[in-house]
Formats: sequence, C-alpha cells, structure tokens
Amino acid sequence: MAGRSALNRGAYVEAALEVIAQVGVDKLSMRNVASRLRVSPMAMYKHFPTKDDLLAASLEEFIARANVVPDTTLPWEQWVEHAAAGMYEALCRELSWVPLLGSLRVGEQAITVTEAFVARLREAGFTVEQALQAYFAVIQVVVGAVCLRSSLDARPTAEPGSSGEDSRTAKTDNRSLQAADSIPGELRSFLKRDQIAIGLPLIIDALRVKLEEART
Amino acid sequence: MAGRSALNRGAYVEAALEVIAQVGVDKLSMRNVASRLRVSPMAMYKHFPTKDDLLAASLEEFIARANVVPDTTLPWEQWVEHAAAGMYEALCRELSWVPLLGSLRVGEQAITVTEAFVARLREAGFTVEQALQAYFAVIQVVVGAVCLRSSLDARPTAEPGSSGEDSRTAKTDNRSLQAADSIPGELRSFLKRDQIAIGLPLIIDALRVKLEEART
DNA sequence: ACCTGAACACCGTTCAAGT
DNA sequence: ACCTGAACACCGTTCAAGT
Repeated sequence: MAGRSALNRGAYVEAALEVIAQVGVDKLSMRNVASRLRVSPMAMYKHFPTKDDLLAASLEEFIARANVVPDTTLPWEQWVEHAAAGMYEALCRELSWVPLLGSLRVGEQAITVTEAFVARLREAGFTVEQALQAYFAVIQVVVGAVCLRSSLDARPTAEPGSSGEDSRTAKTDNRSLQAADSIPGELRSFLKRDQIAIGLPLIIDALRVKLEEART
Repeated sequence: MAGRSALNRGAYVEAALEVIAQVGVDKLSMRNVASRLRVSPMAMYKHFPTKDDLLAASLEEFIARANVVPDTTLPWEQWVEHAAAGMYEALCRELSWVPLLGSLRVGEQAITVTEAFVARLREAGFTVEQALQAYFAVIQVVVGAVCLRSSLDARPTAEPGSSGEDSRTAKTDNRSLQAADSIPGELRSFLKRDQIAIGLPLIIDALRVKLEEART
C-alpha cells in the first residue's frame, strides 16, 4: 500500500529485464511487460514512446549490470581477454540482444565501456587510433562469436509462466544444425569450440606485433 | 494460362527474396509472400512447414547468389580480403539477415563457401586447423562489422508497394545514434569508417605472422 | 497433391476518455 | 501527470474443407 503506484521508468526497465531473462528479448512485448506490473499496456507509452525506447533503456541497464570492465591491474593482453570474455558471456546469457546491438541508440553505458577500454590500451602504449581500432575489432569478434555460437544451442525456454503455451514457437524448438551430419567432421568439431577462442587470439597477436614494432 | 499454377518451392523462395529486397527480412511475412504470388498464405505450408523453413531456403539462395568466392588466383591475403568484402557487402545490402545467420540451419551453400575458403588457405601453406580458425575469425569479424555498421544507416525503406502505410514503423525511422553528439568526436569519426577495415586487417596481419613462423 | 477460408491467440500503436 | 478500454491493422499457425 506504500507508494506502489506512480510507476517510474526504472520499474518498467526492471520488469522488462525480468521478462527478457525469462523469455528472451525477441518475445518481450509491451503487453507482457505491462501485465507483469499489473498495469495497462498503455501506461508505458508515457515513459517510452516506442518499444525501441524501452529496449534501449533496458540494454543500457543490461550493459551496466554486465560490468565487463576489469578493475584489476592485469597486463593489457589479459585485461582485453577478460573484458572480451565478460562481454561474450553476458551476450551469451542473453543471445537475443545481439540483433539489436546495432540498431539501438548508442547510450551512456556503452560509451563508458569504450572509454575504459581506450584508456587501458593507451596506458599500455597504444595510440588513440590504435586503441580505438583494437576496441572495435574486439567488439566485432565478440559479436560475431555470439552470432555463430547461437547456432549451437537452443533458447533457454524457461517455463511459460502465466498464460497458455505459445503455440507459435512449439514447432521451431529443435531447429538449427539439422544438416549437421552432412558437415565434414572437422568443421563440426570446430563449431563446438568456444567461439571466443577463435578470433580473439588472432586480434591480440596482431596488436602485440603492432606494439613491438612501435617500440623499436 | 500456360502452367501458372502448381507453384513449387523455387517460386516461393524467389518471391521471398523479392519481398526481402523490398522491405527487409524482418518484415517478411507468410502473408505478404503469398499475396505477391496471388495465393492463399496457407498454400505455402505444404512446402514450408514453418516460416523458418522458408527463411532458411531463402538464405541458401541468397548465399548462392552473393557469389563471394573469388575465382581468381590472387595472393592469399587479397583472396581473403576479397571474399570478406563480398560477404560484408552482401550482408550490408540485406542487413536484416544478420540476426538469423546463427539461428537458421547450416546449409549446403554455407558449407561450399567454407570448403572453398579452407582449400585456398591450405594451398597457401596453412594447416587445416589454421585454415578453419582463419575462416571463422573472418566470419566473426564480417558479422560483427555488419552488426556495428547497422547503427549508422537507416533501413532502405522502399515505398510500401500495395497496401497502406505501415503505421507501426513510422515513428522509429530516425532512430539510431540519437545520442551521437554526446559521443567524443574521435569515437564518432571511427564509427563512420568502413567497419570491415577495422578488424579484418588485424586478422590478416596475425595470419601472416603465423605463416612466416611456420616457414622458419 | 495442392489450395482455400475462417478462426485462434497473439502483436505495436492510436485515440478518446477517465482521475 | 498518469492510467484505462476499445479499436485498428497486422502477425504465425491450425483446422476442416474443397478440387
């Protein structure tokens, strides 16, 4: 009874993140977020003029909570590996964010991460140019790794919660890699490797060479 | 009047690719593909039990038509750059494929590309292991590049064609990078660079070093 | 075999109205 | 200021039926 009404942005974002954790970003709807708060779907449109606005705010919070910036004083290679692993794991936990990464607004939290990354690499001796290239190369490899990884495991499929089963998805659950047995064995075992261990080491190797070249 | 009926899979895939070219993968619907062929939406379910099946078949055809494997006898670095550029450009033309790359079945065409890639690198002196790592690293960087690029330009938004304006998307057209002016200038100009030119050179550098190490 | 119509259970969003 | 109900124009998919 104490001040339950007058919901603010934070409450909606919180509810959105809960919905996402349970059913994935792609099945989040204005209606199911609202019903979790026992509120009319229309109530949200005062705070978020569009579903994309709600998603952008939720992504900001998701990035903030993922907490991918290592605060230790590791050597730069390990610092980068650590940060990349953090991003990779966070995105793997919520695969459904990936498609939206490019299409939502670049927010405060994303910029904070960028700046931390660049600062650490500058400290290690890279130029601003090089540090930015390194940062985006790492992001590319992380996003790519998550995209490819997603072909290997189905969605979590937590229990539907309240309303009836979603008849729309029932049929598509055991999709993906149906054609797997026609893939050459070596390719298959490669697909099963931790995807982040494929591209990232190459990026770091190249950066190390660049740094050594600059030192001589 | 000459054999227009008895539509086969190919006709549906063709129509799907036309719809995708006009409005993007994400707005493809069973209904709009069917109506393009002046057929009931239900007619498709005999050939494609699920929308995902239609999309998988269309992606196969898209990959085949993209024709990313260079048949010239370029040095391996340029061969890889050429192939990566082909993938990047094809995906940029149809950004909306990206989210589905991981979630649809791995098909015949995708495997053909993989094999061509591995064969070319083997020829250049890499081991199978290295060639596969190189291939997936390149794919990761390409997919990542496309994902990040998508934050910079809006969808093509071809004219709506037949039925009324889609009121659902009207509001979200000028999304993306709203917060751009709060991003440090250097970061902004970096985002405007050709994304494929960020990660790929680092990957190729690393591969070159690997090859030279093996030669000595 | 291939296609149809009607129906079900969903969407995002608008609009006029309530407190 | 914040919330509501009803409505609009869409979805994917099922089912019973037609030829």
